[in-house]
Amino acid sequence: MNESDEDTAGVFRALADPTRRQILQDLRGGELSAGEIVDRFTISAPSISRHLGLLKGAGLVRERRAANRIYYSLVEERLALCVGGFLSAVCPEQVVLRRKRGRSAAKR
Amino acid sequence: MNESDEDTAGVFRALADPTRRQILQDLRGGELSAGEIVDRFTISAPSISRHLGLLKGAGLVRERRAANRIYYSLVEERLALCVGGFLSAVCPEQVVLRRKRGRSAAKR
DNA sequence: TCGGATATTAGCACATTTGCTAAATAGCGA
DNA sequence: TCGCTATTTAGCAAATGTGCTAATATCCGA
Repeated sequence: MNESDEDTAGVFRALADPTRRQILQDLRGGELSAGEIVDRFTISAPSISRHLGLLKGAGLVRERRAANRIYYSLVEERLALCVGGFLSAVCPEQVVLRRKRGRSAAKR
Repeated sequence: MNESDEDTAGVFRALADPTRRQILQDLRGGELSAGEIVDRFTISAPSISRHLGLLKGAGLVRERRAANRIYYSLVEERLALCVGGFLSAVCPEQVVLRRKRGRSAAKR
């Protein structure tokens, strides 16, 4: 119903896969190259690459290219806003979204 | 990696579908019978029934049978703990999980 | 420019998901 | 018990998702 639905859909679809959730958790410690991520799993590099592409498509990670490598890092705000937003919509009593300072005045 | 992983997996898989997310949001206003839920969508009753079964399997809704009907309602805590827990694991800075009083002393 | 390393894209196989219709089950009231 | 309503179960077709191997970019150093 609300404008961010398609947005949200991509994020939740991305979160449906356990490998992708684990990648996000691994990225919590800071950016990792594609190869470093591959090393943390037993599945093939192309499969990981596809997962990363999906996460990027959902806006949950960004990439930085340096030399031969591509470094991936979390887009934390995106995750927090989409998932936290949904959570707040369904059980607002149970969660508090911590707003980013300086941006919260803008809307609503 | 942590014990609640399988648990979490079921919840995120359940949340991957937009119809199911909408059902959860609709249930926010209180319990609804299966038929009332069907009326809110354009897809068939059997399809809704399956979505409800999946949500129940994930522990996100409970059912109450009364007469001819089956009433579904949210299990808010389950949603908050699973999803909020993941969110806290990935971007702890951005979200606060509001703990249920009386149960929080147990672990740590 | 060649070689090796890093990653992604292509293409295929297999499993899962989702929707539908038809049929079965359950409860209630006459 | 019969019939009506509410809901789920069965079974099937089409779409999606996920993993693999082979092939294709890209970049850097010698």
